[in-house]
Amino acid sequence: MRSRVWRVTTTLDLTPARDTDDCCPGASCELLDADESEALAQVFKALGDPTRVRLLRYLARSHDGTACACHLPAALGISQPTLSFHLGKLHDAGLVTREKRGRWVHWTVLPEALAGARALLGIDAWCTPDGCPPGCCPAGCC
Amino acid sequence: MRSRVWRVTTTLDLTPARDTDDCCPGASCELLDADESEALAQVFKALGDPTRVRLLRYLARSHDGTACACHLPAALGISQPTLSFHLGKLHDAGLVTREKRGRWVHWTVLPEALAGARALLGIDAWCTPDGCPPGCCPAGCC
DNA sequence: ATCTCATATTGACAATCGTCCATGTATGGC
DNA sequence: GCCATACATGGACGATTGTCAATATGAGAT
Repeated sequence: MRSRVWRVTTTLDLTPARDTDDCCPGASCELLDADESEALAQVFKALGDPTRVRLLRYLARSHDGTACACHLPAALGISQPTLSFHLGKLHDAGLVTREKRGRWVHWTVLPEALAGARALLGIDAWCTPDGCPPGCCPAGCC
Repeated sequence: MRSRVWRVTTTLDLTPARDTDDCCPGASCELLDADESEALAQVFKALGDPTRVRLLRYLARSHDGTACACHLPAALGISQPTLSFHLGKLHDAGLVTREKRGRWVHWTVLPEALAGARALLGIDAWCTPDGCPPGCCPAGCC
């Protein structure tokens, strides 16, 4: 998770699933590229823990998106190494930056790192039971 | 992850971290409630795997947000039990519904289950190094 | 130089995850 | 009825995760 290979996609391979089966004659929906889905999953994995959700939201509400972590172990009810572990995870995922100021470390959100996640969750482009955007995949199957 | 206890928050407890320390005199940023952050983390955890990212996006691009899974093991290069495992995870997180039609199961996205995640990631309300929305927390610390 | 304090790292451990094979279950077709 | 098929479940197993205690690192303060 450092490489960013956006925009690459592959189509669902529908070469004869079973020779005599006419299931899904029209379906040809795109499947997200493996690299891109891996990168997105890394971001979501970083958010997949309640402590880290709280940390990110805390930073996202702190002035300039920056705060020190000094009071957080007590506030969150976790040990200092555990806090360090979680901030490290956010950092590894590219969601925050570290900056040492004197004796303390200040953490800052990097909102642009969430662009991919936000795009995936962007409901405007979704097909839903209530309707589909133009150009969506045909209902082809079974 | 079935209980939805939104909107509850708690404030950072700044009762004397250390008696004689005047660190963070003005800081009083909100920390997301434990229940709500747990619920959000469950959703993100469900998305924290490349296969599940691909599955959700596949459904989100299929007509009416619905598709059968019949061709997916081959297309994704995974076994049928593994696919079942991942779809089960998405289902447990409330992101998709199962509907048995004849011999096949059809899966449908539930976009409203992502409302919380979308709200957290909604950059408009974020403090960033480039600026803060009105009413953000004071820079108080260290 | 030494001490203090904020943070990172290491090591240990239980718990969960992702994967598959083998088997169970239910549905439709004959 | 019986068989084939789509999917779920149970068991196994290695890999990863989240946690803490103990320790290391590194920067101000004295």
